[in-house]
Parts: sequence; C-alpha cells; structure tokens
Amino acid sequence: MTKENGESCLGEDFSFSKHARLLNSAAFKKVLRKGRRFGRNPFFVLYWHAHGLPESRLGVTVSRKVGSAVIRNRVKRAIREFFRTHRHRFKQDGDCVIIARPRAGQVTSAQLRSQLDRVLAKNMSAT
RNA sequence: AGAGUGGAUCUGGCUGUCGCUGGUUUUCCGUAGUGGGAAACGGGAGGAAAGUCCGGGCUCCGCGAAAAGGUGCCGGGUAACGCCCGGCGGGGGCAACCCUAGGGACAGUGCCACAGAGAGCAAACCGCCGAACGGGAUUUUAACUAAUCUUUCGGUAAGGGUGAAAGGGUGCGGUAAGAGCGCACCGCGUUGCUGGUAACAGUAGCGGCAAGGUAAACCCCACCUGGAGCAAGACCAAAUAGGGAAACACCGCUUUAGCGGGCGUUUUCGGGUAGGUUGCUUGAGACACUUGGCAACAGGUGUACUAGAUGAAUGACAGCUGCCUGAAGCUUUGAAAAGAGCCAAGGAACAGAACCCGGCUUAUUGAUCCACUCUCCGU
RNA sequence: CGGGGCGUGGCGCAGCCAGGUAGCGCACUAGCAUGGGGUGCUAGGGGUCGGAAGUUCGAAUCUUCUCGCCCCGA
Repeated sequence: MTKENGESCLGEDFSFSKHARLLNSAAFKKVLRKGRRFGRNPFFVLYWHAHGLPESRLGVTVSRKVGSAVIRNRVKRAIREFFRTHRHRFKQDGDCVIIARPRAGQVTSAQLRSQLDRVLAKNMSAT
C-alpha cells in the first residue's frame, strides 16, 4: 500500500485497480448526498466528496437513457480511461462520481475525452 | 454471359506501448486461522450474447380432484417442444423452389350490420308462362274479331337487380314457361375395390342436390401442462433497534423458604439487515473420422478443455497490411462502345455474456464455397 | 437479469372481453346575445385507433411479430 501510494503521487502510475473505484451503493450515496457538484456540461455531471484517504477514487454512472448496452460500455470505458491517464489532475484525497447525461451516447469517444478535458480544466482551477 | 433459387462457413490479420479481469506458479508481508501485495506465464463476448415467444436441466414451495391454459393433416426425430426432417392436401412461380394456426359446422348455442322481395324448417320485387272471367282503356276488324295494358289466382329460380354469400357449374334434351325433371362431363356425398404404416390418391357403383359461412365466437374431440424463478436456494455474519433465557441489584407479598413484578447492569442465545462466500461453469456439450438412415438424427472411435464479471472485466492509442467503393489524372487493350492496372479519399454492419442448454423470432455489413433453374451466345 | 401494465383528435379518457356508427370533457373556429370582456346558446373543423402481417365479407376490437413509454423485485 505504501509503496504504491508513493508512486501515484509522482503521477507516473497509470494503473486503475479496484482500490481506485467505488464498489457499492453506499459509497455512491455518500458522495451524492454529502459531496459537492463541481462541474457540469451537456454531457456530464461531476460530484466530489473528501474522505481523508490518501488515494482518490472514481465512480461512474451511466443510465439506460444514454443508449444501448454497447453505447453505455463505450461511455464508461472512455471516462475510466480519462481518469486513469489524467489522475494527477484530480485532487488526491477524495471520491469523484461522474454521471453521464443522455447526449453523451451520441458522440464519439474522442469527443467525450475532449469534453472531459474542458470541464476539468474549467472547474479544477476554481476549486 | 446475364437473371434467379436453396444451403453452409466466416465476421480481417500482425506488431508495439499503457491498462482491466479471473486462473496457475513463484515470492514478500501478516495471522491461531481466513487474508493482503508483487512478478512471470498462458486465457478473456456473439451469430444473433438481443426479444423473452416456447421446451427442458437445476433450486425452493405445494402435492386429491377440478378449474384454467396450450397444441391440432399424417409418419418419424428428440430429454422435451409451439422445434426439425420426410410425405399429403391447398395456393403462387415458365422453372429451381417458396408460402400454408391445415381436427370437428347432421352434439348444442350464437352471429351474418348496411343493401335487398328474400340471409337460414329460405324467398316472388321486376320479369317469364298459364288460367279466370268480368269491368275499363287503346289499336284493329264488317263484327265485344283479334292483340296489348290493367285486376285476381296460380306455376317458375332460366334472365335482371342487391349483397362477401341467394340452396351445384357447362351443354343437350325437355316444357305452357321452367326446374337434376332426364342425360353427358365436372364438382359433391356415400359404399366398395386397389396402392400406401397413415394423411391421402386412383377407380367402379349408387345417390340425387338434401349438406351456406364463421370454431384466430362460445364450444366438442384427442393429447399435454402443479407454482415460482439463480434477485431460486444454501452458508458465514457487523453497527443500530427489538425479542428469549440466566445472574446481580431494586420493589411488592411473606416469620423464613419462596412467589410475583419489571426500571437498571452484565453474560448468553436464536432470528435477521448491510456486506461476504457458495450456487458458477465439463456439458441431453464441441470438433474430426466412421457405421445405419432419403433426411432430421442415432450408434461407435479419437482429440482438446475453450469467459466467469457482480457500480459489473474483455479496452485505448500508434504503425504496417489484406477486403470493398473509387472522383480527377496517368498507363494500356480496342475501329468504337467499353474493359484492365496505378492512385487521393472514404467504408467495414447489427450489436455486449449475467445460472446453463435445445429451438423460434427479430436486427444486420461484406466475403467465400457447394448444388440447382431459366434465357441468350458459341461449339 | 427477471416479472407486470399502457399506447385512440392538441390534452385527459370511454369504446376492445361479446368484430359492422369511432364517442365524452376541456381546448380550437364561426355566428348570436352584451356598449366591450367573461359567461351562456347554436353550428362546425380536426383522429382511419403506435407500426407490419394474418383470420374474416368486414378489424380500434381477434391472433402473431415489432417499436416506444411506465411500474415492481437488491
């Protein structure tokens, strides 16, 4: 745990194991109720809740309104890939929940990544 | 060469970097035990994984019948089926071939709107024909002579008209006019014979139109089905609240023993939520060869083990290269029409396992192979 | 993943089981009553019943397939 933690602080580790994910319904509810909405655009809504642990975690919600099972899988993979590669830009001591809105199912993966980049650049500096 | 029919298979490949997930091996940390981390190796979506329309396995509940529901030409296959195969009947196509919920309407009940004279033990509106005689009208005649119309009674299902459907069709005879009234052929029903396991087909005799449609209306007949579903079920088991039992302390009754109460404290028990483990992937299986069978399929031998996630993995990026379309231009064959090659650029669908099988249905890109039919040309 | 329900004018609903005329309320248009508006009265327009096949003489209704929406089971 301690070794891996030191690497992640340097921003060189691109792994994304189970420790970095929200794994049950209670964790999601905690972030959505007690956390704060810090970013929003027509494709996503982002929530943040500080938990005190040294490692940041991610939860992704894609409802059935986004599209079929193939489209939902594509959106989830794009969001997780972005979190994995841009993890150093997120704050390290909290949980993040990204909810995809219905328009996210109508664009390509590259467009999803650029939209996430814009919403993160705009809102992380403000916080 | 063109047009078409049926069936089968596949759903691009290779390399690199960064990731996810389960398995095996090694190793590190920690523990009474369960465990946590790292590295290496080799696995990781489909023909429909979909819709959930059927049939099963598996699990729990129930176990007497009935009700309710389903299936429906015949024979076979199958664990079973509403599926598949082979036949029969009907319909379509020049043909290869395709489509077909296809039992029963003399067991019973219901419905057939509108239109039409009549619509379910049928019916006479216009017609056609005959008779009655008397009255009237018109024409005609030497003459109430003849004809037509009108009235009444009767015959008729040929023709018209209505309708989805009007109680067989065509032809000849027959008749006052007509009619299965008679005859021939077709159709229908029925009895036999022949072929076939059967559905049914063929054929002979008889009957004489008696028997309209609708059962995806109720229904009858034959056969089948208990209900729910892996979020089934089994096991482990926090925090909080609540329940049972015991002990201590307290209160009431009582001389004590003891009995009762329930505020409190401690211990303990079982149920059970979050959560976890299991069910969970080796199977009525797949592939190859072979035997039987027209076939579906069945038997035998051999080979390999081939996804198991659970806020839910199977991905992202880059390069090279096959496949398809291919503007303009260039090269080339050719008299021309047109064809071939190079090439920018673009395209590659439908879609994501959730306990597992067998089917059906629906969505869909491109390619390859096999068999067959028709038309044209050449030999 | 599994189990149920609903699609009918602009909106909310009948009609479907038992097949032949698509109707009700609000809304819309026009006229009348009023000095004008509201209100009231009269008249009218607008849907082939989510889509496609089939059964039937005939389908919103019966059967099959399909599309969309909603609800329930942690």
